[in-house]
Amino acid sequence: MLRLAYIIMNLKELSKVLKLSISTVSKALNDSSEISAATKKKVVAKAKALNYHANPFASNLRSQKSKTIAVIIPAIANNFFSLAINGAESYAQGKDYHVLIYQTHEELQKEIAICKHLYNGRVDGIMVSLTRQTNDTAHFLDLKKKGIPLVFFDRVAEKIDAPKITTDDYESAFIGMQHLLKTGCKKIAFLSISDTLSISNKRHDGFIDALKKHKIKPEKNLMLACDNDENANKKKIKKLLTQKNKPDAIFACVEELAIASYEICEELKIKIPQDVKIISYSNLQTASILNPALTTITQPAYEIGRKAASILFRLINKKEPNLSEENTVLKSTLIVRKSTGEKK
Amino acid sequence: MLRLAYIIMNLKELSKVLKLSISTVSKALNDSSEISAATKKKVVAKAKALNYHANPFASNLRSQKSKTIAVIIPAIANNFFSLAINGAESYAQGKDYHVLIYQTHEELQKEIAICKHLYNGRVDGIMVSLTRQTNDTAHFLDLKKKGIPLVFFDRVAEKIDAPKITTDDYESAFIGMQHLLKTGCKKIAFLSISDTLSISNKRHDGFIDALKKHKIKPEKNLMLACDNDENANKKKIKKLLTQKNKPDAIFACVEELAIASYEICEELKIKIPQDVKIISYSNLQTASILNPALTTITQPAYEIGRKAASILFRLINKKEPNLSEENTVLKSTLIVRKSTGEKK
DNA sequence: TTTTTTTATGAAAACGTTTTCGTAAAAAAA
DNA sequence: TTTTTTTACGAAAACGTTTTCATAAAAAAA
Repeated sequence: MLRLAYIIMNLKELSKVLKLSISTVSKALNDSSEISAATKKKVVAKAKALNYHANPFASNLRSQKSKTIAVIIPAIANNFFSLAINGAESYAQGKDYHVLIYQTHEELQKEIAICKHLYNGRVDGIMVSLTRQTNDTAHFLDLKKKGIPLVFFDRVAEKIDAPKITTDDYESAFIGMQHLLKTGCKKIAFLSISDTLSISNKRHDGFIDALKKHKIKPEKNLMLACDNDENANKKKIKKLLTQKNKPDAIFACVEELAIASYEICEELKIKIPQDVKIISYSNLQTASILNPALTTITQPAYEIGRKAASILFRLINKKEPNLSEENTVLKSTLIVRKSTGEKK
Repeated sequence: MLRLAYIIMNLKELSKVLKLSISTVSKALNDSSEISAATKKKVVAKAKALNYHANPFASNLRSQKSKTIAVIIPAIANNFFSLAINGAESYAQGKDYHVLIYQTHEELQKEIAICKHLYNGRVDGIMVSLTRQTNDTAHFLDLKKKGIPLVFFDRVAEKIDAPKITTDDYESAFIGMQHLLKTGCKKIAFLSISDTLSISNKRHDGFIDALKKHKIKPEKNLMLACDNDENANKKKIKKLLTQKNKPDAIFACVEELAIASYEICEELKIKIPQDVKIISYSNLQTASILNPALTTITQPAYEIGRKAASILFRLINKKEPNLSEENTVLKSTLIVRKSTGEKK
């Protein structure tokens, strides 16, 4: 084995320099009450001077904790999720914890692989937002059995007994629809991300119930189930906008589908909002400067992340078993912009 | 200490069940040539059946490697960086490595803290893109001294002897400027992110040289140094657009400043491109559907991330010391859209 | 004063792996 | 046949911490 040239610095070396035992030095660095103030001061100073940093694997192994939580999300290139991460991070930092980010890229298989990777104590707790493909959640049950604290946010696994942080999907969809219906829309298309996710279903229910309230019958060929294939989605939207039974408005479950719709409208020279109005769930930073500005239902992403982290920490520290039923529902807000403006 | 109810499963238990020694089981699971094919098969099957997963801390501690790389970036809520991460991830996955994402939020202090956190072997290598505040890079020298492979991308530390992956900042800025100048702009404002980062300086040089080529003198009150305070930046832009010496075009070093400019123009009823043209470095997904569509200089973000990872792995595996001089420069592309359209 | 308690330290075990080294048994070479 | 090599496994050390436990010295109580 190659012995490297740079100076190795560990507890053993440090204690040698300090002429103290390893255990004393360790305790001093961990601010144990067993150690005198004078010794602590001396040890901490020397550790800093010699640039000592504890080996995380050794200490995690011995102490059986990692001071780390994982956040599993579909993608970071999405304002909702990156804001949620920032919320979680802000909370975790206060607890002196680190956050590991895992992307599933909306693939169930990746989600399963990540769960396996986290199976053996790599993190002290996990926050999850499901893949749009996730129809089976057995892989999370394994983690639960193992005793790893688990919290779901936004895209939650309804069958798993764990705290869930969501937004008022049904109500916000209903409110968004009422806004559209008030401006006179009769043929509203629904672009969904998944047919298994609860958020998709709840938004769908809000959509349907708003239609019913206005005595409008939902039409099958205005309902679009989208998936991971961006090009296929665009083709579907194109077909939707060119079919006989054209919609006069689009209700998009996620901003990705609103963006695709904008692009198709541009291509087909369909005018928003004159020809078709668009509303979308979205945390897009550029919503207000789009052509035209996009009417959004915006979720409190940062707060969701922060809240999820705070509940996760209660699980980690207290092992409150009955916390499982703790379901938090935060409110989304409708921001009306030009994409649903008056028909002229 | 609380002994938990769920079944503990480690090498010891597994070897007991298999009636083999711990070392044999370990070797079998690691596909060692010392173990017979029959035994390997038996061991692997049992491990799967009993849901055994090696404790990562124990194995990292013993083997002195983590099979993990870190990516330090200013923010994930930025298409350039999230694409770069995806590029790095795609390469790392092929090598059976994991990627840890660390955000500095553009704060030097956070960058320093993250370096300390990574100081003791937590990862096998690090990819970095600097904070806009980073004017001193001593914290990276510590990591280098420690022997941890280091690669910079996009926002590089020029003083540190390590591989750097960048884009043709000078040339692309020059080309972008030529485009603006060709459309007749005379008073072009430069919105910079930092006065220390090399990318900012190079883009600035390209900007200046293009002006000079067209015999235009750079004007001080058209140069805007922006920082982390979004509101302050907006105020500066507002002032710029209302001062006597108004610009007829804006050259933004990062998309965040282009977005701010759009918002201010909207507020002040300044028309793009009629009153002021805008061009920006950007990987914005919505660039083409903005009002008006934004002319961008777009960097090959995914490729940058992938390339950086590939060079990092060469450092990790081969310990090629002379790789330090390896500087890769990829090309950005100018995408002309309406925000720099003809003056009417 | 003596006894008890407290304080501050060190020795050694433990965390769960990987890896080195030793060694029977089997196979190959002599 | 005997000797050498190879194969397949096990015992034990090692990775760098934290934590338990034992124990001298100091302080407090008797």
